[in-house]
Amino acid sequence: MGQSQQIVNGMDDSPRGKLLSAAARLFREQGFDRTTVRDIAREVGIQSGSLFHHFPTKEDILYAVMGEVIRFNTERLRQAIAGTHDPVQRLRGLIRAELQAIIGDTREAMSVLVYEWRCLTPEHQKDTLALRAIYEQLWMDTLEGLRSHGRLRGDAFIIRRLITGMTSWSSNWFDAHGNLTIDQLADIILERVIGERTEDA
Amino acid sequence: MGQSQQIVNGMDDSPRGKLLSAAARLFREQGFDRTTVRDIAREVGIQSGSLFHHFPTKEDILYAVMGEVIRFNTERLRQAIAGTHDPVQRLRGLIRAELQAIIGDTREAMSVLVYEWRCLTPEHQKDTLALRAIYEQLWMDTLEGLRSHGRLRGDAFIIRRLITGMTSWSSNWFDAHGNLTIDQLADIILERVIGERTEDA
Amino acid sequence: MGQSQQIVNGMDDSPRGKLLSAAARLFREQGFDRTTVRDIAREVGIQSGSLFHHFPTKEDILYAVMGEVIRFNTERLRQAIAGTHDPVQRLRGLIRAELQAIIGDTREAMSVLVYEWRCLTPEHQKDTLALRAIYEQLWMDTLEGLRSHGRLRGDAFIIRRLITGMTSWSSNWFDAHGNLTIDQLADIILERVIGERTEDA
Amino acid sequence: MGQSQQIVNGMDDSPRGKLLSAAARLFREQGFDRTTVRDIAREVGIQSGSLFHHFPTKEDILYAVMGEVIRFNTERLRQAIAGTHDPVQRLRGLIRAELQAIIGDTREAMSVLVYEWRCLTPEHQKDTLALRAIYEQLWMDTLEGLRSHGRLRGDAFIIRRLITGMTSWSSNWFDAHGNLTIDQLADIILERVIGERTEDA
DNA sequence: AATGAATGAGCGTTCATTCAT
DNA sequence: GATGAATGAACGCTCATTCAT
Repeated sequence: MGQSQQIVNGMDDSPRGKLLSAAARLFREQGFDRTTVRDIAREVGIQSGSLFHHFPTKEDILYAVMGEVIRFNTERLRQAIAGTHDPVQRLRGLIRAELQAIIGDTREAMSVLVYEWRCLTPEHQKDTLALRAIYEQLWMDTLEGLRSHGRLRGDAFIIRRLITGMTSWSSNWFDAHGNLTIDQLADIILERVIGERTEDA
Repeated sequence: MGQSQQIVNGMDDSPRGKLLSAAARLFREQGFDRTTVRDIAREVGIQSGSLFHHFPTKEDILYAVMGEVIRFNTERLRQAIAGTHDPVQRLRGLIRAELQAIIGDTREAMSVLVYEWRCLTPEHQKDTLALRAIYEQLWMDTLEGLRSHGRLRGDAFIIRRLITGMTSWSSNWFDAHGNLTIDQLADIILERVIGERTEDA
Repeated sequence: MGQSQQIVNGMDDSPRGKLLSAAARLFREQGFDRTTVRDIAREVGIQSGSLFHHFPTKEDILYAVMGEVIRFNTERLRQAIAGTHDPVQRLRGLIRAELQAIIGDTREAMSVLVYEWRCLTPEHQKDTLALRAIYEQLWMDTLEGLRSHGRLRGDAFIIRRLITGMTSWSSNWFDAHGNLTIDQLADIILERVIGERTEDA
Repeated sequence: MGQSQQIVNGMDDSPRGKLLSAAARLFREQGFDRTTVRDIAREVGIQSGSLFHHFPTKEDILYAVMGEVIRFNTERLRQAIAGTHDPVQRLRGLIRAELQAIIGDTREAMSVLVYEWRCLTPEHQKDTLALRAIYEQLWMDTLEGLRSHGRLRGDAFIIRRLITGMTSWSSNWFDAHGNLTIDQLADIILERVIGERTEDA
């Protein structure tokens, strides 16, 4: 209840989906290494040995969580800019979408993506990095679009890193029950990027 | 060479200091949970059992690393604003100092502070939080000073969180051997905070 | 090709027969303990759970393999001495038959019989021992016949054990594609038993 | 008591030695796969985790057992032929020594050597094979010496295999408390090899 | 202070077996 | 008969911690 329902495609009501949701939450709360397969199994209501009918290793659960959440949020990014041509509005859409991912519906898994990265095998890191590259390319295309309209000062690469820092850190302080809304925070961040109040436009 | 010498007071050439330096590096490279006491002992050149003459538990080593680095960087923050009264220059000093902490000399331990937080016992989290509060108060005082000079738009608390995000994330991408210097990055961030190019003033 | 077709009665083309053949081969290649029911099921093309419609436990598969191969080779022994009255020729027949069992068509299962003996339950060991007793009696009768013709020196029991050693160990070195034939080896062993070159007679 | 004291050099009263003796016995009684590290630990009177201060893996215990027993029995073979020049007496010495190894003081470990071979890693199989080659060379040299004195009919390689079969199988039937002594059995086997009663010499 | 063997709880994983479909 | 998800006990192994020396 207080626990928002995960809406990632691969994390549905199927046994596998419930398993991934539970794992994502536990990985975020306790960390990957401190979460035992027995913890996950208990959460899902099965025996620990049964986990291995769904995933060959514990690390594969982590890998699946990360893959699902990146794919889902890449799609969210696409929809955020679909049908919008104004570069500022596209950027605003991306920021909102990323905040939604980090402090909204997929926050557990997104946190895991940042904090448990090194728990992936090198092989899986490489695969997951390839997925992230697609996600990041959407950002870079949008920022370059912004620049070609003269609305971006500075290096797009650095700007993207600063945005990543601002959005990803928000998971550590944003209070979903506080006064600040995600949209308001998005506008505050947008202002830091393009250097003016967007509501004046 | 590539390995910067740690300069934190409590992490000096004494057995305890070398132990903390080694632990900080290993915790950052492998994570706290994946670093064994044997790893640390080997690095320092003693047997694993001997570690426990210096620290009662492995977690206490983590606690000590975090405490040392916070105390050291709090002092660095103090020196960064000492003797400067211009609020923008004070802010610039803080940003520079924090970047220095995160991607400069104390980067190993700072990374540990962020990524291994939940490996602390609740008790130690509370104690460490108290140290961070002192550190954060220096930031809040400076930001409020900035506001009273009319140089800050928006909520100081939120601004500080955005700065924290930008600086802390830089450990994931800043290249000490690249073209961008710490001072340049500090100015770029400063610009995002006060909304104008500072060097043009 | 290199894999000789098992010809044991109970190991025919029926599902049960194919299962026993596959199990015999796997037990010999990997050992009983290292062969999983999934290995066997995969070989036969069914799911592991379906094995248990044919055999109540994995150990029962081993028991069945052993029973089948002993019964088959006991019959082979009988045929080897059927219609022959010369005691030396009878002995030669037994040796040839046992070598055929050990390094010829039933070699997989015979190897299992030796190497996986202790994987049988005590109960099944007893039952299987009773089958072996019949097999061994054919040997003892023949050896006593040899003695009554004055062609055997020494204790028949010991002689039989020495023959068993020579024949059973041959599975570890005999090369079906080498120069030595089974019949030649049989004569060499025969010579060790009756103390003279049989072909010179 | 009924359990003969192992006398292999590396299996002495040290913790490591007692561990190897216990492991050899359990491996022989139950097989390597069915012997748990907890079984071994219990036998030695330590906790299961403590095993791993002595050997990195369970398989390394097996490897050590095999290495120790081969080295010990190779030395025994050497002493059996030392100072003897008569080829028949040398052969008799080897047979006695091998029987002593198989059914006497090192019988547990020798049995393991035969029955648990495939439980070794391929790497360790190779290493152990190299040790066995030294052992076997002593046999081949002696058999060739016998041939050069005109006392050996047949292929030395095959003869050695037949001897190996006779001696190794004896572990399955020889009764240390029965009427037959090891020396008597050695002479019976010797007779099978050189084709005449040795006591007539 | 330092050693290093020992502890023992706990880990990820395996696998023969069961059973609802 | 066949399926395949689930079971649950047991496995080899790890590692922070202890303690006699």
